[in-house]
Amino acid sequence: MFQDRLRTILAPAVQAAFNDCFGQSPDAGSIGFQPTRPEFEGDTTINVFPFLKLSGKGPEPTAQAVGEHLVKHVGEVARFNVVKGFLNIVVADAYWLGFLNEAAGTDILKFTPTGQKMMVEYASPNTNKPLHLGHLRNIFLGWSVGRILEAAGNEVVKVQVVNDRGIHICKSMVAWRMYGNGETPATSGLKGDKLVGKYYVAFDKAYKAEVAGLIAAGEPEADAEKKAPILLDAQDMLRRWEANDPEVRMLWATMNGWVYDGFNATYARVGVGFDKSYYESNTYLLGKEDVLKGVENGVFFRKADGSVWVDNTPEGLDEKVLLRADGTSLYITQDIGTAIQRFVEFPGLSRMIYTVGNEQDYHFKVLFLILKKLGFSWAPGLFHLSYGMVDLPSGKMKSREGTVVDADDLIDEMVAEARSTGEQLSKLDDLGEQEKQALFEQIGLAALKYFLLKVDPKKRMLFDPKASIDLQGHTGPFIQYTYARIRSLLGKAGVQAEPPGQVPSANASLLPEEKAVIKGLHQFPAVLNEAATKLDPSAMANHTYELVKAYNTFYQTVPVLKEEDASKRALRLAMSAAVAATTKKAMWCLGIEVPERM
RNA sequence: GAUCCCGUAGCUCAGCUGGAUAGAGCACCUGCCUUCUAAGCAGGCGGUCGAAGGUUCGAAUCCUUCCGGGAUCGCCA
Repeated sequence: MFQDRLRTILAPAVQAAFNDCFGQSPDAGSIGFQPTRPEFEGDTTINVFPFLKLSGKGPEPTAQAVGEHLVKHVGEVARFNVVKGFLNIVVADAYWLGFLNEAAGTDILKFTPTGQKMMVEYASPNTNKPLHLGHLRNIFLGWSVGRILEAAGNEVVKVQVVNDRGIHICKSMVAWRMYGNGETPATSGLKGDKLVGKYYVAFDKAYKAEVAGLIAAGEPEADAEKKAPILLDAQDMLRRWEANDPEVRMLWATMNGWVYDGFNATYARVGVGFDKSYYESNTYLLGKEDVLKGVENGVFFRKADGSVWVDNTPEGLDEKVLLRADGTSLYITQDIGTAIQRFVEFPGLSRMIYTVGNEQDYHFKVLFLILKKLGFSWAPGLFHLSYGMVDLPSGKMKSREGTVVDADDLIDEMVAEARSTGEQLSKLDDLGEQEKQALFEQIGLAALKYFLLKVDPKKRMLFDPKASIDLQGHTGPFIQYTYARIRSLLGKAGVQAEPPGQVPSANASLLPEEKAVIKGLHQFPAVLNEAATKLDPSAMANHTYELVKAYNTFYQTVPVLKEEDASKRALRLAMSAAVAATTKKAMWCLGIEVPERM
């Protein structure tokens, strides 16, 4: 709706200018508008260098001629100046005021429905260990992408896939039976996922001890690693699980139940949820039929031993096995089956987005290629939202080496940090403890989420636990603070409703600080559009920061409530309200809440 | 060995569909609370945009090579 509204006015006008002045015009799309650099006067700038062949003149006369034509024919263009090949255009204040008037009455980040339905898978935890910082990046990213797509007018189905079966959970089960003494979350006071994680670690410790013992007894290392009794127990447990052994299934269901309670507590705390959860125990046998069908159709081939393969060498990839010689399936087989199942279950999905770390780039390339070869019409709508690892100063997080940053602990620390800062400032002394705690949760989570979301998803990022996450500067709390300050201002002015109504337009003239804020608002729809197109919350995060920064400068230098001129006061209140509403929506898109005071 | 990602200020990151003198935050230094919330504002310090070539009127941005970091290439998940 508001996207590039200035462009839709100016681009044809520039074309007309070229036509009238030089007899030919550039393509509308080739005209680049860029923000005018602050050292020159202007709002938007056109570089005429690319069009000198059309004009047959030098850069300055070309820009001059176009500028004069624009001023004469386009009401929105107030004046211009030319510096080298750059045509700096000053847009009339009336245009900005007109935009503000429209924006004041609507949500500029609500797009018209596209009619498209999309699925975003944004969590895929294993049930043998608690969530850590890497999971948080994954979850926040995918959740935010879902929100952004919703804001952009799409229907979004949010799902997780739980890796609830396999050797990893059997390891925890074996260890719990050996060392657990019947311990439960209730008896131990431990969160369920933490409890099960504890026994996974216990398994690893016992396993290593047994291996060491075998090696000491003269066993070669490679054999020792395969023969350790506790590992054999786990493998036996897995076989019994597959054979539906009631006792094993019972233990498995119990321990997974503890883990889900733990996960759900964390999900609830960070404010995310799922429309549907898939469990690997229900889907791990899928895909086999589809692969066999592919063999019949000649998409796949069999080797002499009976195993089934796909040949991706023509596409620059490798051959990949899809079914073992004994007919059992592999991870990718299952992924083929679940993808197909999802499109059956949710007909009309135009896209399916997998939020998974970049270590699986190759896997998804292969998976998507296979589904394309199988001829599914929806295959082009598959997308791997790949993100970089979160590194510690010491390098990669490794669960076995105990260098993971636990999600719950980290959230606790952030909330404690927010509390410590908040209590020091003592602006909130009149709040009850419960209200305070809720507020510090909001702030701590905002700091954490913003920290993880402001970085380009595909880049690796560094987290230094010792340095902790800032609450000042380019942070979530900074944005929250700006919002709270505006809400307070509006409250004092008696403008509580979020659209404050009409702005006195027409002849008002804008201060630079006012115009900067309105321009920030003006470009926001394009920002959402960009974020939705690129599936990139960082674009949204960074522009929100730019907007509130511009607002803070305005706030600090221009009076609002103390302004005596009623129309100026109304204008500034309207601006403030629009910034608050847009900020709130933008933060919603990031999955971050915004407080009424702080 | 092959493929992919990344390299911008002391640190963490923007900018990358080619455009003017490369921007923020943190840290460090200076100012600003008897005026709408100082988790703020204004200013200072800080850069061979990994290196070298190339394309171009113009390159942090595109191409090539090299260096450095990471990931993947399993009848694991």
